[in-house]
Amino acid sequence: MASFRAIKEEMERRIATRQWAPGATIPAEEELAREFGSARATVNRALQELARAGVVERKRKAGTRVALHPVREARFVIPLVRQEIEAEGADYRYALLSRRVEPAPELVRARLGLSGEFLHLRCLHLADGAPYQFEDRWINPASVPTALTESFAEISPNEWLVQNAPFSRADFSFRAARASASEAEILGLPAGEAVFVAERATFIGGAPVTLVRLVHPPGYVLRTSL
Amino acid sequence: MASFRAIKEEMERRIATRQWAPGATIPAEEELAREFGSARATVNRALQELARAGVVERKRKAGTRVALHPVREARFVIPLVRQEIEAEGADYRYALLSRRVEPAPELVRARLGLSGEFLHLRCLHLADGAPYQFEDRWINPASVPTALTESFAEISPNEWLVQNAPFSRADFSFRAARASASEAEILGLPAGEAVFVAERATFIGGAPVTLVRLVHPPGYVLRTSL
DNA sequence: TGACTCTTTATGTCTGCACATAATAGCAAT
DNA sequence: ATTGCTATTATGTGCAGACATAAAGAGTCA
Repeated sequence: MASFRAIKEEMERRIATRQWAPGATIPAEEELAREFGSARATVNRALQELARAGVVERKRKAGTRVALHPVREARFVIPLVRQEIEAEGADYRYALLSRRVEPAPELVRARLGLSGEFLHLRCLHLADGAPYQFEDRWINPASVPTALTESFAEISPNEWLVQNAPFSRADFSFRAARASASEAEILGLPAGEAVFVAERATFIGGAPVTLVRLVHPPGYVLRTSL
Repeated sequence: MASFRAIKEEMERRIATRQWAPGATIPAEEELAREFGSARATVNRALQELARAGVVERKRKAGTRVALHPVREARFVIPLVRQEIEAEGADYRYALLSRRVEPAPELVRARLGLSGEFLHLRCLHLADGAPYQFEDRWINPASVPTALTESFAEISPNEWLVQNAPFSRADFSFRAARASASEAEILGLPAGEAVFVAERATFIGGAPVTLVRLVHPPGYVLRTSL
């Protein structure tokens, strides 16, 4: 039992089988190191990973205990739409619908905590010719001045921003909604159809970078596993 | 510059400022260790964390390079419904709608990779008296035999399973859908309303534990940040 | 040319040791 | 009993050195 992976797995097994019950304190690192015949650093690494995954809770001096409510957290990746589509073996196409510099509506201002003029882009991502995602984006020119000189006719703001606008924080939200008249028309759906809406706001050091609303037609599924 | 955190931050800065451009290979661990005046292990830890976050890509022998497409990944927590509701300051209530042991429909069997009889529970979670989440759950009695002796009249399967049925793997999916007639009735919505549907399948060492479909009325938002 | 083996090298991981830090528990003073 | 200091202790992190492993690249042979 040398590898921290093996140790981690053994610990997971003990927790799963309730040999280490929820809420119970488990032996100290030193003791476990002795038991597994490894260095304390190795046990530490295994425990740190378990703690990061939310399986155990650790506090200095207090020791390590099995999480009472395994507030497991799942991760999901935020891929580029293009990659997402191409990964399914479909043909990707992009179309810019509109590009304007204009003051943002109240809702956008509130979300970004900023008023003034923004670059407003509306575009459509297609998979095998069918609408896959409608993108409605506001870019803060103060954070990304070079965006104003980009036409976005060929490259989607999604990809352009990834290459040109680093961010330090992002807020995500997901919801179900009924398609508005214009969204339904763009996506080729009957009005009022149930659409999956993802919203993402990014910031760089406190300053807003971009706010985007992504609308997917029915059939879209966001998946992840743990 | 001793701490791996400081080193990590400095590296993030260099990437954000394009001092280390996307796609470029960055200096080897040994060299960086010399530059930062630290041990290689410390640089290694910083780089490992960056790699896990998707900021850089590492391959043995090939070296470390700044990720071309920062496939950032976000995490979201999977709380107990009760905690979710109480965290909003609302009053939580639970109601069991039905409890039956019966063969699962084809769709469920396919998802769990198993046929036979399951414990089928349907219940409703309310926030301040209003429907918050409709839960439609199938439990595999082979993996959780004690579930058959539990009435679930008072405690929701959600909470009971957390305490009694460990799992090692989980698949999640999220989508928008139109409420079926029965779902609409249960949630007190007009038929065809857009609902947010979360589905979760859990397994313990390859054997299916439970499959649950959670339906939320409009207004529900799944949030996370990074 | 192409398939194979060998060497080289960067990352991956472990060890043993040391010191830092946070948090508890006990003691002391009020 | 309450407050505040202090010693103790488990975890957090650092270092130097070692070996493991994967993969690229060179060299070899058919």
